[in-house]
Amino acid sequence: MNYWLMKSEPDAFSWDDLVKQQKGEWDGVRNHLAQRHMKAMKKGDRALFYHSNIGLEVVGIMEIVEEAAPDSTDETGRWIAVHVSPVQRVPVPVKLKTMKADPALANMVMIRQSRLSVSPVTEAEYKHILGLAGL
DNA sequence: GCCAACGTTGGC
DNA sequence: GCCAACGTTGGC
Repeated sequence: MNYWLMKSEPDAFSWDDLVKQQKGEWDGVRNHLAQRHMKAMKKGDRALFYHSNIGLEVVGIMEIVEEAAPDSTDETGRWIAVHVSPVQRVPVPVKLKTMKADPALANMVMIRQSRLSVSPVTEAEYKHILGLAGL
């Protein structure tokens, strides 16, 4: 299994929105590297849901429930999206500030490349973050 | 194929 | 609101 981190501005699409829907298309990603990561996602992979802009914290765990397929919001046919479902909200949201200050997470892709909206997370990083989240 | 100008993302 | 870090576009 692989692990990922996916960012969304809660204004546009929040953890609560996903919980309401139970299953959502992770659409609107228009960056080639982020797209490549989504193409690599397999059913059953886990992804951290991160609130960018407002909150700046990891708020929940998702599961990839459908692998890459054409993004329904894209008319050019060039971009793909995956579908995700909520697994659970984390007991303690993990702040960006906390992750930045943690030596165990210094090499995280999302720390090193802050603008990337979909990034891989190693198993060690994933487990470490779950620890910080009270799991 | 290079690079300047511009647009966007996202943290501060 | 600002700015750094990218990504994209278009002239040459």
